[in-house]
Amino acid sequence: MADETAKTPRQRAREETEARIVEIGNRMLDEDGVDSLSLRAIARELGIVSSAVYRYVRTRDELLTILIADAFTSLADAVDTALGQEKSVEALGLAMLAWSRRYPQRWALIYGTPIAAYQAPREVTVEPGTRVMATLVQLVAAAGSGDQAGSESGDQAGPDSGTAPVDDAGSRQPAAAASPELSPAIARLAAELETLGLDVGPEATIAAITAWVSIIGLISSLRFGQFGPGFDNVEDDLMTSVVRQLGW
Amino acid sequence: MADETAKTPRQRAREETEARIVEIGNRMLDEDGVDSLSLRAIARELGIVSSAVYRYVRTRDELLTILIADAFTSLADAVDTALGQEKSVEALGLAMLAWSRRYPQRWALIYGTPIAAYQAPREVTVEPGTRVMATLVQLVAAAGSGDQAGSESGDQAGPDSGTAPVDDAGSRQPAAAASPELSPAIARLAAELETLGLDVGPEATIAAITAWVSIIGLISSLRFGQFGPGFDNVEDDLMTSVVRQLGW
DNA sequence: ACAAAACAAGAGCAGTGCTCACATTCATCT
DNA sequence: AGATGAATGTGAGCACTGCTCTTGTTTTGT
Repeated sequence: MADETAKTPRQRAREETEARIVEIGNRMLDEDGVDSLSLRAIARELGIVSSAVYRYVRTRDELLTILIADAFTSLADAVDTALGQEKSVEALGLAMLAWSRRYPQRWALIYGTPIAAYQAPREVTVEPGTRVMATLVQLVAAAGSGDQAGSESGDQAGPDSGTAPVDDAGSRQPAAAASPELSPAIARLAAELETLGLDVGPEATIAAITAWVSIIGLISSLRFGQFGPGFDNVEDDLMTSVVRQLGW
Repeated sequence: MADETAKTPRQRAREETEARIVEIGNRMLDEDGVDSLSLRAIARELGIVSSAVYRYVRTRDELLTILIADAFTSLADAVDTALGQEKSVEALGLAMLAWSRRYPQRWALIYGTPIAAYQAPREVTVEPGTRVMATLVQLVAAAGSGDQAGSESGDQAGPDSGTAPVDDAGSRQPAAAASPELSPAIARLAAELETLGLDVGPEATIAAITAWVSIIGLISSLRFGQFGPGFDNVEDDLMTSVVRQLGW
């Protein structure tokens, strides 16, 4: 047991095969959707008998989990990159929309109907699946700390707080939303967000949720053809209009 | 050929069987989701051999089309009923949310990921699938005609305009959304809406779309577990908060 | 060199949608 | 009343899926 960076050929082969499985899986997903993701077809493409693929992947669901986490990470990275240029809700929405256009099937995988009889293991899926939502909350909270939300503007200390705090305060004039009696449920949500390292008040929480569901709803409507045909060239305009309608 | 309201026993049997197929199909859909909708299982439950069911349903996709139209109609009816009490965007959102809670799998069927390799025939699906969206547009246009949108307040003559025009104008203060240069795409959308019998301006169009995608996005997020567990008792509060945040 | 672990092969089970050749039952027309 | 043809039901079969189990082969570590 001297120097043990030396991988045995078998280990190298295994890693290669595992990588190819994910790669082929992603390709099949992109081509025909999650339903056509077939372990048998993957085995066939690997030049291997169907049962042999179970040496590398416990079950189809396990592969699904990998692809889901992969997609979440890809989306979050794309958003992070876009926000490197311009930090705004609009930029975030447009980045998500662009990603959904490039990977429509992956969008469906992570934000569409959950796979029947499949439960994503939260410990694998939650972290990547929360990144962009957390980014949105930060954006909203930062903008709101200037003129509406009551929380102090202290910098949050998330695990990997790569996104710096936003600084274009002002220009935000929300409708009279959280005025009367702020439901205790919303307050609970805000508290829950603090647990995640985000420090925002109830007003910013509801504003962030509204922005989030609008963006998600618009993209899903477009991707899933809810508006019918003929919207291909209007997608970005729609996103921009909706985000501005929300006051951002 | 004298009096021919007399249905032959065979015709009656056929109609009964067809009805049972739809009924069983809906039940299977409600229980385990669309993936578990199996013609073989239906045949089994009918006490019939698997191939015989194709005498009543051309293909599985045809049954799917029926169930989709059925779901759209059910939802639209539920919304119409609710709006009979109180005509507001909030009431519409809450009605949709309640329906989605009662029929989560049907919600996924009509607003979730489209079925792979299935194309809903628009001529069957568009009319029921557009009803509640049209209702929303009417609500928004009616409210907006008082103080924001520029279109005249004339009553629209829809095919079956059951929903009377809303009359609680005022109280609407949208953010500075459509201010600068209204994208020509939005204008095109507004024009398209006129084709459908709705007479609204571009400002109301974008307001309606925003409300629509927010409602859809919120419900889908809740139904698809996007927010994680623990939101069961907060759903209505969330809907109310979001709708108010939008200024309605 | 040898035992143990890893990998691969092939047969098999239960399930799916759908087709086709064949048998039966019912409705209709002469 | 009886023949004709359409509607309905049967059973076998094809191609596909995920997954398991037994058997054989190859590589690894001692």
